[in-house]
Amino acid sequence: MTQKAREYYKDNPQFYVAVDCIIFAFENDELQVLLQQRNFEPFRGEKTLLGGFLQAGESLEEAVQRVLRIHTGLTNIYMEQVGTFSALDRDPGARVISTAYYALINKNLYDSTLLKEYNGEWVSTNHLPSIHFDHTKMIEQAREQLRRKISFSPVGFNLLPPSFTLAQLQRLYEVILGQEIDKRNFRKRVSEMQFIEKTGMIDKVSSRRGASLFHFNMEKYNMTHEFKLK
Amino acid sequence: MTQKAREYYKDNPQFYVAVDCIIFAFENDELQVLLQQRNFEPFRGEKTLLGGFLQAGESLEEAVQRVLRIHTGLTNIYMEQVGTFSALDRDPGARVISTAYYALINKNLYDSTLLKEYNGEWVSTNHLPSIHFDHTKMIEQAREQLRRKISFSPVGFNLLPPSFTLAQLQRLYEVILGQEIDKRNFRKRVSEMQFIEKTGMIDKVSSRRGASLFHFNMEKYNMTHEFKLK
DNA sequence: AATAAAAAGTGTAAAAGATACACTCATTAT
DNA sequence: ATAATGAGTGTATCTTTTACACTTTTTATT
Repeated sequence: MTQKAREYYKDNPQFYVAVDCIIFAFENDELQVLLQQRNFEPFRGEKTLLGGFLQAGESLEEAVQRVLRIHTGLTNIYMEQVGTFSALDRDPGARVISTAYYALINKNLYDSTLLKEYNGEWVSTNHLPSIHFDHTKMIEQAREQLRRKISFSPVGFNLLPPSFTLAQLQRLYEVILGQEIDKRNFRKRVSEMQFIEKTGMIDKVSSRRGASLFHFNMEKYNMTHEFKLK
Repeated sequence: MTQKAREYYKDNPQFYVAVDCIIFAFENDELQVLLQQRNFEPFRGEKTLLGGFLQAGESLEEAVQRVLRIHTGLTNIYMEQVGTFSALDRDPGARVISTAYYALINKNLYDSTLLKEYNGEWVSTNHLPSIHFDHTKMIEQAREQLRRKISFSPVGFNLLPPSFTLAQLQRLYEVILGQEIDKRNFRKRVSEMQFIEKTGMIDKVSSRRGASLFHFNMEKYNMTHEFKLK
């Protein structure tokens, strides 16, 4: 590289770059998000999203997957970039540019023993506690992005167990969209999508009669890519 | 701050942070984007988006407005964040994290004398030339984001002069959505939105008969926030 | 054994929204 | 006077969305 080219970069400042993860899960008819009550400095005692600093050899997506692995034990988690936040005073400790990603996990599969280690807690997105930094804004933006996405893309299945009842699926949609859905209309729309398949198994836990368990067939979905549900 | 808190930041690497601007304009029935053919190192001769490095005292949005002002002479330009790109090798000269923003300008109002200074050129988004870095991906993502947005939010008016004919507005939508629109249906939808107002002026340039000029009344729009056009 | 309780499962009609479609009008150039 | 150009306008059909109520299956209770 020429001297000029080196200066092109060198004349500019560098910044800490972080990722913050809005980890969503669905339980008790609530969309929940994983927070941590920090038991370390700085900002000990404050509630924040789970996050971490970008390291030299990794992309933002790799940093997110690292943070997710550490805190949930899971790999290959579905995630989506929400946005990058750069207000001068967003982190009072130092100038940090942070990119938020939301992630969708199935709470049954993740390693809940990790919770204690980092002082994590699940909270409902319906009544968020007071949260540090600009993390409340990140959560709201992520929730809105998920709401817009879920009607046209089969991302919601990441929040459910591999097999689920139609009642569970409907409740998930009702909670994320924030409105009641007519049962017959909902099921009509589901039945038009052949990639939402009856497994033949019956769930006897949630009802006396028993409800058919379904699962999302990703391969079949990939053939059509036609999804619409609300 | 405690020693611990200082280490919290100091143990982490820092990065160059940049912004890249997808500056869109509408002319000759094309959605165009402003590129520069670099006449400086590094990557002299390559085509890139207009961008710049984040400076210490500014947010990403301020950096974008700075870049936009320098290259178009305009301030207060409509813009929206597209996403942040962080692949390890995206800039072969150094590790740079870059956030892309698209901006919408009216080509009649901007300072075109600046073009020569930085070797800028407008290209149609329909047949993009070969562009350096990951900038092609940024442009495609921005174009898609604009396409999704324009039907439900009155952002397209930023690409038109303050007053415009309905034919102009329709062509804008046809080009961005990538499909022909029925004239009567389009006008029916426009006439339902009272904030798209007839100015009383007649444009005699584009037709013999003359066409009514309309303008977008932002104040009226803010009262309803109901927009739908496709 | 009969009954009550709980959630699963199922079809049709009306309303709303989206789409298809063709001619007249006003002006200017020839 | 006439031809050419783009502006302007309404209705009928199709598609999609919404509203709506009862029967079925099983278990717990008496």
